[in-house]
Amino acid sequence: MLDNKLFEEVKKIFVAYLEKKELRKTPERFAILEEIYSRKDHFDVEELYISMKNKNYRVSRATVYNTLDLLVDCDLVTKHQFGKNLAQYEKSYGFKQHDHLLCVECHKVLEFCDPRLQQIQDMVGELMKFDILHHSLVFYGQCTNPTCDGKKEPKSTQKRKYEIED
Amino acid sequence: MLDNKLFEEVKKIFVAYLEKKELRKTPERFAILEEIYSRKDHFDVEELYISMKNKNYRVSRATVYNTLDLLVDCDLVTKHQFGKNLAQYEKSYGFKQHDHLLCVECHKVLEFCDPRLQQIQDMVGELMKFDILHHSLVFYGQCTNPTCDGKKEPKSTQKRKYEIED
DNA sequence: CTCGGTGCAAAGCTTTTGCATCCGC
DNA sequence: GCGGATGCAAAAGCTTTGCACCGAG
Repeated sequence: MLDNKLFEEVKKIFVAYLEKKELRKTPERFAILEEIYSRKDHFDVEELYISMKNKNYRVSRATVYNTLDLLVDCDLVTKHQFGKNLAQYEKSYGFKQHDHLLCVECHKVLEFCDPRLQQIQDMVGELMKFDILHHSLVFYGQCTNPTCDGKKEPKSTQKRKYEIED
Repeated sequence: MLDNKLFEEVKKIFVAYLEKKELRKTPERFAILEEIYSRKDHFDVEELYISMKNKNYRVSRATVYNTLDLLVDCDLVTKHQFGKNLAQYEKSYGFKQHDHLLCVECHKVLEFCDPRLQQIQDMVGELMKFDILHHSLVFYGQCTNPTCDGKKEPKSTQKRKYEIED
């Protein structure tokens, strides 16, 4: 699950960041980083927290939030707000830059890449006199996948979907 | 402030929508629509609610939320989540389709338009077998505007910024 | 008259904060 | 040992929900 070679690289970057910012290298911070890089796809804070709890790792949500902020700041993790009031995160080192496609029916998240977006970004930045740091592009639609309907969720997705075992 | 000719058109669309869905044409719904179309730029639920309260219009937040959902559904209003946990809205009938540029320092919202995005959308939709219904593109950056620094907000923007007069 | 819509307040969910304790440096 | 970081719980902020009442059809 966890690519050790990649993770060592990522850890180095995080250490360098923490040192530059004069922040402490606590075990929690590295545990959270490791958990993130052993995951696939997108996740939210609660999923990450529950995963760690289920591995009997003692963490608090506060620390998860705090560490995610740091990881986003040093570009090891990307934060998304896919239209819902729930931040989603994604590991971002060593993976190709990409944008997202969201199925409004089954909430599947797909990824795609188009070099023209970079051109648009550069041009708009220049035209509008803006130093563009990053962007977010999401296409919302319906996938023609036949399994799509089966995954429909109720309109309100505001309920805890995960539970701590035991 | 309010373009009456445009508003009559918009009202017709809303009426048609309500009739098609067999929903009632309540005065609150039209009052909210009117308030939205007499505003410029982007707003959040609280701003809209406070505006109406200050005009001594008796509405509840619940109705504002409910009506906004309807207006988004019939494409008279667009909903955005600019990275924060706070939905922003914008009237969308009779205005050119556009995307957004956000200053991470002063939180100014600018708009731009690039026809190439539509091409990307069409191509990605076909490639990924997706019926794309709409999209959201936001460039985050720093405006080179000299007045920018003056508007800095504290990191936490989670506080009610508006008050009901009287 | 009916029942969908509204206002109000309470509840729900995500995220932030306060504070005592812990531990990296 | 000092002071930043953590865990826990409480608080804050946006949004949804329950319920009694109102009013559009």
